[in-house]
Amino acid sequence: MIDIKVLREKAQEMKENILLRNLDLEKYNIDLILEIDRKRRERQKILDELKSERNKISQEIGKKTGEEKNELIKKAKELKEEIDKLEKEFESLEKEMHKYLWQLPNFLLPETPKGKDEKDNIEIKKWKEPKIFSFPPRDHLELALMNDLIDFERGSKVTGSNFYYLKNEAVILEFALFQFIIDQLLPEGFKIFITPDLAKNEILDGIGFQPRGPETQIYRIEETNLGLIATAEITLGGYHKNEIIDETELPLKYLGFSHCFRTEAGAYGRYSRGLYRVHQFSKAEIFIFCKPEDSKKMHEYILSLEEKIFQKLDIPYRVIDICSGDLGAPAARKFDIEAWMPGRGEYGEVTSCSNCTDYQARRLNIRFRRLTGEVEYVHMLNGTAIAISRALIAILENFQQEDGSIIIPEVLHPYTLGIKEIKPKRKALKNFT
RNA sequence: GGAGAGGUGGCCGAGGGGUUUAAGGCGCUCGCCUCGAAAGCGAGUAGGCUGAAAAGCCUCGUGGGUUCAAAUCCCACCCUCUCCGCCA
Repeated sequence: MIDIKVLREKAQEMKENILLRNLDLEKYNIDLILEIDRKRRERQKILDELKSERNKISQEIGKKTGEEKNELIKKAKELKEEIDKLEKEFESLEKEMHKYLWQLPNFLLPETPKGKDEKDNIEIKKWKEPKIFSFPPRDHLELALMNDLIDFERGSKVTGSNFYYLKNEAVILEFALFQFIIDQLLPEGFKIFITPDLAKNEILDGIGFQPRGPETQIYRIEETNLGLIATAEITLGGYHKNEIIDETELPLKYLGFSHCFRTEAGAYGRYSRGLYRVHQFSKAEIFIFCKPEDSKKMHEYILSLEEKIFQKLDIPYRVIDICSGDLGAPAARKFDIEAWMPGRGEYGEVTSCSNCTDYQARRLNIRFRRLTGEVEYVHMLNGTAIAISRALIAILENFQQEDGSIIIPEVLHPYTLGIKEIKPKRKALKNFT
């Protein structure tokens, strides 16, 4: 959420911000917000004076008796009516202002590249060239079928389309990847969590997800105020809701494991094939709460951890600096890592890390107390440590052999119970695609 | 799921319509005392909104209600504890 005090100062900047994000300025009612705010403050001044008078009279009443007392009660009753009327007006103004403020996107960081949509995202780094195969590489879906690793048909039968069972070595790989991630991040000082897979609407909303509506990404639990989380960002971010953290405890570095559920409404298509876009997957998520002056540094730090993970897995990737028009509302800046996916013949997103500055902190009321005593909002950042589904695509496709077998990345060997290679259980499928 | 008890400041804990715009204690900070420390003594110790400031207003789990006045009374919900039931 944007602070009304900040908006008063930076209304023009917010308008430019909205345009840079390729959003419709008309929908955000900036001038209206300022007008409501003006009225609201005017009302509050009058209201506070009336209340002050009422409080004084009420206290007097307690001390007096008889005629004097009745006289005061009469006066107080009149005041009460006036206050009630003004208060209703004030509350509706405040509610309206809050509603509009809640909808505003975060301010961009100046470093965020300007651009209209994903075509304007900037590749800022490339690690290793895509591997050249001496045979036509298969995509992960075919490899998964040959090696009996994923069962989409039965996932569909039992739950619905785009649900799946992971089987056999794919299961070993999920646990191995998670164990690998713990080994990477525990020495970095991360605290590890397994979070709830559900969260209250107010938390979902606070992080910046829309729990309802036609375009919601969130599965809702009927007759409750709960939704299935789309990422542990939600539960890790909500962890400190309404808290004031001691400066000395910052930065708080968290690693959370959870299942992720996404409706992916209207997202079917060319790139949704197989594991790339599914309704449920497991993910390890990095989350950092830090001081405002540290958040840029922390953002780079998360990216460096993500890079290290893919370097150790030995998967070629590139780093994308997401442009203003392609950012979600909470993010002030965002980096994605895209891994090379030979089956698609192109890079595909495998991680994403965002600096949300104080946007989520305001919505969730998460602050910290400086040694000097001042209380301020924290900055909150999140990033993917590993998303199993996408990581599996990258591993299967990059480490495939001509016969359809898969070499397991060496760095995972300590966690795969001696399995170093996955051998096909059935022959290559003719005319598979 | 059923029955009972309870949710008060960083923590413990009193208060059950007006002298509490929250007693007392612990913790923490500062000062006095001391060579130094402990003890003792004194002072200070939540957040938000409005305001240039002085100050005012709001917050006793959350949301409604009653009242001139609510931590205190009423209703709903949430959470915690104890006992019972069920259960991985």
